[in-house]
Amino acid sequence: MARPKSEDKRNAILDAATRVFAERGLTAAPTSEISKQAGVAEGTLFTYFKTKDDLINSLYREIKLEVADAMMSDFPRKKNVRTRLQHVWDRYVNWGIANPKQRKVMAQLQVSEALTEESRDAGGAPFVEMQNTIRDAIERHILRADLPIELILTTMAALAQATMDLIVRKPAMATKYRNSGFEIYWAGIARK
Amino acid sequence: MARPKSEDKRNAILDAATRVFAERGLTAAPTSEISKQAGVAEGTLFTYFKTKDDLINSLYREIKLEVADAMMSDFPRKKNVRTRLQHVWDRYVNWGIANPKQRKVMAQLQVSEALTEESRDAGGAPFVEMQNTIRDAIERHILRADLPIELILTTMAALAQATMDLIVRKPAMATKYRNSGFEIYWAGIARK
DNA sequence: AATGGATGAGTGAGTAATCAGATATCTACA
DNA sequence: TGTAGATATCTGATTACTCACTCATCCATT
Repeated sequence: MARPKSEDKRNAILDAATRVFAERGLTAAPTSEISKQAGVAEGTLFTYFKTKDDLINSLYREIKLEVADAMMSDFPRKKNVRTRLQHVWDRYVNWGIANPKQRKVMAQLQVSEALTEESRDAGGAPFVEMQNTIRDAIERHILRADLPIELILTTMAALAQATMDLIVRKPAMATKYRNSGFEIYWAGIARK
Repeated sequence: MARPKSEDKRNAILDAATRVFAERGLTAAPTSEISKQAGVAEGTLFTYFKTKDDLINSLYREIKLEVADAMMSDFPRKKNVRTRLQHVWDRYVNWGIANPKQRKVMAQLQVSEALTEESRDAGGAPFVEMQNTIRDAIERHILRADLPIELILTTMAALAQATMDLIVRKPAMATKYRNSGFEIYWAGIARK
């Protein structure tokens, strides 16, 4: 390799893509605008990402890793189930509020035709530890046993998104909404 | 008016748009393909909808009305709150499963840049009766009073979508998922 | 010296929207 | 009932434009 690709350029492109995608939408965002905002030539974008679809899939994985990192760092493995789930919940909601552009782009990515099945799978991988927490809690009869585990997992994501949408509209209510949202979730899945 | 526009043509265009948008995505779908599938000339599409964005907004309102109709018809006004909410829940989930293309298009529309604020507002209008049900239930202490009403509303939509996603992946579990989903919802919002 | 990244004008495929001519429907009047 | 005129819709080839991606050339690193 005569001249190594630079991690900086790659990140600059992904950052710019996040901004431009959030502003203009996935398909309305020209790659020329992304390379311009990244401070590289149009052609350079394509040495780092073969196609626009490749860029989209890479960005998806990148953001998923970011979210997983925010959610799972300092995970209180020793504490009880409710505390562990609330830890993840709070981190997730806080991340979404602190990173509105990333969150907006993720919403578009989730329904995008460009996203491959492999990327979807890869995106779920970092969350296995949480899945195990829940599986374990069901077996130990802390959570209701009559609910399908997939439903418990997707419910959390769906509820957290709804919570973030509300916080965006009324930022003053952030703490109230975040706590109430988790309250609904926990009451919904915990054994009486 | 010398020659009236035909309701049939308008509907044919909206139907074709639903199909093509669901298959190819909002922006990747050419208006030429939509008019072709609708059985009209390319120019005709633009006498019924000024621009592609106008078509997108009109389709959004159309589908929202369809959903509201499916959810609110036979609404059991006399029955208790839980029964009324479950009625709406079941109708909503059933509609989504029976109309996968419409649902897919709705998911794309919700995050689309083309959607105007007016359309978003108009889309919410048909659901006032349900909002009143919930407001009333909180006042009568049937639902938890510590939860913001907006959260109770958006939670239902979010949870129902998550439930439909699961049913699409495992159709055999449809009834189980639908009932469990509502169980989580109700346990989350009802007073103990 | 050899390798391969960086550059940006250039290419061609594809698109939303237009428009001039053709045609259908409505109204008025005999 | 029949017909003329007015008006609007219908049609699809054409227009004007955008965009993802390429490539010849230059240049940094090993």
